[in-house]
Amino acid sequence: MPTAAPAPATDPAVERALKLWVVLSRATASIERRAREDVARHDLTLAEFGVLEALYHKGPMLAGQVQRRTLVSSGGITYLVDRLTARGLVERRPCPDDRRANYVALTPSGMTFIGTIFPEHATVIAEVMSALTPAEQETAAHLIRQLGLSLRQAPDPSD
Amino acid sequence: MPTAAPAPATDPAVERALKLWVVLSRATASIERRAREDVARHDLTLAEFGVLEALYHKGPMLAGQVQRRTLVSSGGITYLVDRLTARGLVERRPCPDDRRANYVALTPSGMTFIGTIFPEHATVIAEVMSALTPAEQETAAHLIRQLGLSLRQAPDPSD
DNA sequence: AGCAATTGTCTCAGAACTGAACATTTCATC
DNA sequence: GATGAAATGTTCAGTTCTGAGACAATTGCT
Repeated sequence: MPTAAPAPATDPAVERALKLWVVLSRATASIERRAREDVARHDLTLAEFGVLEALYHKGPMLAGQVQRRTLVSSGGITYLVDRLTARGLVERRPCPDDRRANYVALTPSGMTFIGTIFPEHATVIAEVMSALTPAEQETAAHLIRQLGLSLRQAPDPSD
Repeated sequence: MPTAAPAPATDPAVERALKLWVVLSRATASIERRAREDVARHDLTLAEFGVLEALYHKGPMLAGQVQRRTLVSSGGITYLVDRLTARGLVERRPCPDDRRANYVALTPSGMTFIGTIFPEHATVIAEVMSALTPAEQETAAHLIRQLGLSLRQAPDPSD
C-alpha cells in the first residue's frame, strides 16, 4: 500500500450514520446474494419471487399495489408479470370497477409452485438470520423498520 | 379484494427471520433509492460512487480489492473503472510486483471531485438515519454487522 | 355536461450490470 | 527448473430491470 489514505475529519453524528449505512447495505447485499442463489434453483429472480410471494400472502392485487409492495418501477412490474404469465404462474384479470386497472393473481399452478418453494426459501433465510438470537432479531427488525417507515411518504393502508 | 389470502402456518423462528429479512431489504431499498437520487445529481451510479469512496478512504487499491469491497462482479469492476477512467476520475497503474494486477487510484481531479461530493452525500445519509437516535443507530449497526460477517467466508485482513 | 388533472398500466430504448470463457501471470510441488 | 493449479483482470454476449413518455380511463371542478 504505497500511499496513506486521507483522513476526512467528519462530524461524529455523520460518521455514525455512515457506519450504519455501510453495514446495512453490505449485509443486505450478502443476504441478497444468498437468497438469489436459492431462488435461482427454480429459475426465478428475486423480483419475480417477490411478486409471487406478495400474491401468495395477500391474494390477488392490482398491478400497482404489487409494484409498490415490491419496490420495482412501473415498467418493471409489467415486465415481471409478463414473464410470470408466460410461465403460467400468474394471470391478469380485468378489474370490474376500473377498466384501466387489472388484478394480478396466482394461477392454480402458480399457487402450487410458490406454496412449495416458499417454505424452502424461508428456511434458507432462517439459517442466515440464525447468526442473531431471536431477541436480537426482534430488536434489529424493530429498529430497521423505523428507518424504512420514515422514508415512505404515503404508507399503503392495506399493507 | 375478492379472495382471502391463504394462511401459511409457519414456525415462529422462521417467521421471525422472515420478518427481519423483509424489513431489512425494504428499508435498504428505500435508502438506496434516496442515495441513488443524490449521487445521480453528479451523474454517478451508486456503484461508481462506491468505487470512488473506497479509493478516497483507502488510497490506491488493486482492482480485485475494490471489487470485493464494493461487492460487484469481476466484469463489473472492469466496467466501472473503465467508465471512471473515461471521465478522468481514476486511473490504472501497473503493479510492480505482479504483472497480472494493477492498482486503481484517484486522479487529482477525481480526488477533488469525491472530496467535494462525499461530505454532501454523507449529510443526506445522516438525515435518513436521523429517524433513529444515536444509541439506536449503534445498536442496529452492531446487530446487522454480525449478520453480514457470518456470511463472508474469507474476511479480507486489509478491511 | 364539459374540461382539466389524476391515476393505472403499458411501451420501448437503453443503462448497468452479471457470469462464463479466456489470456496472462504467479505459486506450489515435485 | 518443469508442470499443473490457482489467481488476476478483461472481454463480451446476454439479462434484468429503469424511467420517460404514451395512452386510456376515471375523478373532480365548475
